[in-house]
Amino acid sequence: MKPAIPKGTRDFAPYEMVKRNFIINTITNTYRHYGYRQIETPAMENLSTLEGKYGEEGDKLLFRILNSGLKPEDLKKSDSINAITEKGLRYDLTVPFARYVVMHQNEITFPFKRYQVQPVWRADRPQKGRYREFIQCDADVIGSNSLLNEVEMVMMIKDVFQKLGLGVTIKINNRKVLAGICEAIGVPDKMMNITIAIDKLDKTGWHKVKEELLSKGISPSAILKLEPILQFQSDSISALSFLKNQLSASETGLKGIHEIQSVFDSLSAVNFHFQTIQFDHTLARGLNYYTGAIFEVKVNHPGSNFSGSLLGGGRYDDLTGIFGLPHVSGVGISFGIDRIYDVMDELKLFESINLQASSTQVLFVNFGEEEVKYILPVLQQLRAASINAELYPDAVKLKKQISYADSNKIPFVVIAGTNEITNNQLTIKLMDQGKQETISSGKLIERLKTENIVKQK
RNA sequence: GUGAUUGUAGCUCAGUUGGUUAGAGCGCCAGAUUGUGGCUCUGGAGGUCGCGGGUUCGAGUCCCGUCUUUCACCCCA
Repeated sequence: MKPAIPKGTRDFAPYEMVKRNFIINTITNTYRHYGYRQIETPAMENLSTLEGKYGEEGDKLLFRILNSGLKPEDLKKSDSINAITEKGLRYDLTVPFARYVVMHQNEITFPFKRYQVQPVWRADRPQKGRYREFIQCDADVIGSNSLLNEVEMVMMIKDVFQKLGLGVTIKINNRKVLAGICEAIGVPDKMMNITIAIDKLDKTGWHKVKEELLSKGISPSAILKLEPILQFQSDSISALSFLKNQLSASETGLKGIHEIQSVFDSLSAVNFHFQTIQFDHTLARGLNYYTGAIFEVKVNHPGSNFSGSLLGGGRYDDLTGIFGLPHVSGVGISFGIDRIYDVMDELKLFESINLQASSTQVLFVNFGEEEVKYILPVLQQLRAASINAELYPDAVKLKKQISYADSNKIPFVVIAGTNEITNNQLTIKLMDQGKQETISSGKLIERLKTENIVKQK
């Protein structure tokens, strides 16, 4: 049998995990820094929890789990999929979080700030930057309507990408602005169709968007009114005042503008520099549950033309309502670390970051039973002193053992054979310099501490 | 779901209009060097040419089917 893994899934080698963990740790450290606390939820949820929350497309992309104990005849006689599947793999972390909040509402003190780092699964066709299994890093505040939460989201996004050294543009819009636009052009009931169409504006251009709108039954007169609104491109401040005029008749639209304005005002109060954030009234985002602010992050770094989003998020006013807890608003963001990894790797950004390739700092050579007896207590002393160390398990040729240290990037090798043992000494080999020196066995930790690698921890 | 695309050694790939024992680089193993990695040299192992069928005296090469890879659309992190 030829080993293989399912389409759209991947293995990760140790050298890749070092980089992935660097990204995850950067994000989770930031989350904790801002007061978020971690939870986890199961990989699988009841389908009733997941279905209908992500729009029509989302439902199609759900991985369904076949009920256990099915017999062939059950498959034949079942007239619908629902009769043979009742569980599915989670599609994102936000909906399971809403379910969690409702189930645990009596234990939670609101507002609840949680973060969650777990894989999600989508039965999509894999392609560049798109996987069937990928990790999301979410932070959400639920049970607070304050726009300060939106401000906090933006600041965390900025902090993370700054620490990663990756240039990005944070795009922000508000579903209320989109609703206002639909009101202003006289088709308030077609908001979903319109937002999905205009989301493609930067990709396909106005001509294609117009075609799609017509095919969705939007009247030519409405499209005529929409065109100047969408074509307006400017800096965030001018765009806000332009739309304020355009949407003067729409209470909802004005509210959306006001919300964005408020977020920008707060950001300027903390000297947030505005090159990285951009109000974009054509940003739509397909997920059904957003009602207020929506966020998206795109790469804006010389040398990268990656077009997918690295992060998505927004405010949802009634996601918990579906599960029986109405009137609880939340806002959150979700980093896609797999895409961030791809972009950073392509740009070779990891090379300038001091990543510890191997956690082992010292390898003890194994010459045989007698020598191991001499080594073992020293090995334990190093570990007790928080120095990561290992002993080669087999008494094979020295060449092989040194090569092991070399290919695993272990910086120090300690050699103790009969010569060293009779003099109560150790030979320490500094791999990067190719030098070695013999010291008395009690001085090993002291000697290692003069080297950077040990201090670096 | 739609349209393309890929598949040959562990990895990256070459393989002529169909022709005899299918190659290279890297990696791996061994030796040069019995207690010393990276560099060098020598040798070695490793292939149902994705799978099934067809055409042919003869198929890695041509045809059909199927699976797989990658990419675009849709949608999304």
